[in-house]
Amino acid sequence: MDAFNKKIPLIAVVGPTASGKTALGVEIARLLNGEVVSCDSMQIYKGMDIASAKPTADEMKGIPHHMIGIAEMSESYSVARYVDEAKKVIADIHSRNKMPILVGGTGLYFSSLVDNLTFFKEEDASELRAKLTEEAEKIGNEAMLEKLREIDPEYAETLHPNNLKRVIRALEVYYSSGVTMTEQQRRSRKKPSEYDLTAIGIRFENREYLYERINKRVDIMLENGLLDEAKESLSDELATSAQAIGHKEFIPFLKGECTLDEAVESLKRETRRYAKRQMTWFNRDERINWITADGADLKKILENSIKILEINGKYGIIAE
RNA sequence: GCCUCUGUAGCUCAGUCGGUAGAGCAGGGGACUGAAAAUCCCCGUGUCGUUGGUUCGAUUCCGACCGGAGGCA
Repeated sequence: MDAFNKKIPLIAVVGPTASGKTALGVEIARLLNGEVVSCDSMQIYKGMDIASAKPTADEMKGIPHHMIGIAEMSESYSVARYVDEAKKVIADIHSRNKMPILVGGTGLYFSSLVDNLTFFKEEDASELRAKLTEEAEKIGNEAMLEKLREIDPEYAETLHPNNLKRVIRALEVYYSSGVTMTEQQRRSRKKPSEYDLTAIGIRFENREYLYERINKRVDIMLENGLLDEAKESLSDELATSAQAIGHKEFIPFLKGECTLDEAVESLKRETRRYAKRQMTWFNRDERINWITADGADLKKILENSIKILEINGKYGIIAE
């Protein structure tokens, strides 16, 4: 950011998994002298190459990519860290007179970065979290929510007792900082966005198109050695990365509890469900300019993207 | 060919002693502030195989037919 508090132009490409964000992001980067900043909670990890569909050197077409493969799978990663690191990367790209292009499907990371949410300094809460988890097992979900209700009734009201992760998180925040979740959320929204955003979303009116792409991509991942990658990662200590779709689905197969086909089917199903959740997240974001990709090829989608960028009028398109 | 069982939601199956039906899975919708590819919430109308009969009323009882499974020849 420069001294006059001007906003940094930022283009974002979002949408569900397997919708073609990577290819579109690279093409836009080529047109605008840009660099890609990944917004994906799993591409963050080293050793999660196939499962997270990291772009290959070929697919990058010489465009620099950031925020990919920067953490160990044994590390725990978080939104706060992502926002912190991605901001620096974007500022750096901008300072070199290049266009930052945010590409990815992790809704929480996207919104937190673009809306400039601020997270207070927090020490490692894992001990407290373990304690609260243990307590929940003893007294039950409803009782945990009741504890939260006494501290922060407003936030407790928004949670279902079964959503224990959130209940525990809210208690964690209060016990470690003395600030309620409601208050923390209010404070976090104080700062305006640092970016002048143009967001492009890829969507499918007929979901079958997307589901076909997902199924096909999983098959290709398998051909590329997904199972070996899964075996390797599963033998390690995992933290956040253990949640990734693409490795854990092979556990029943590796234990001999199901066939490979069944494991692959469940992987495809989980990916479809994930895509649905992503769509729900992005759908409510009114800043996103949607492009329908149902039968369209990359060229057509790129043309539509250019139109959106031109309407916004702030970008000098570089002719090929 | 004969006998028995069976045909109900996309799939696997309950059920209705005759008053048009419900679970699991799949699927759909939604939420989301330091685990987010995570976590959580909500959503069940379908010619009850077809066609006749009995009945005020049939998915339910009876017959025939058409699928499927098994048994005897």
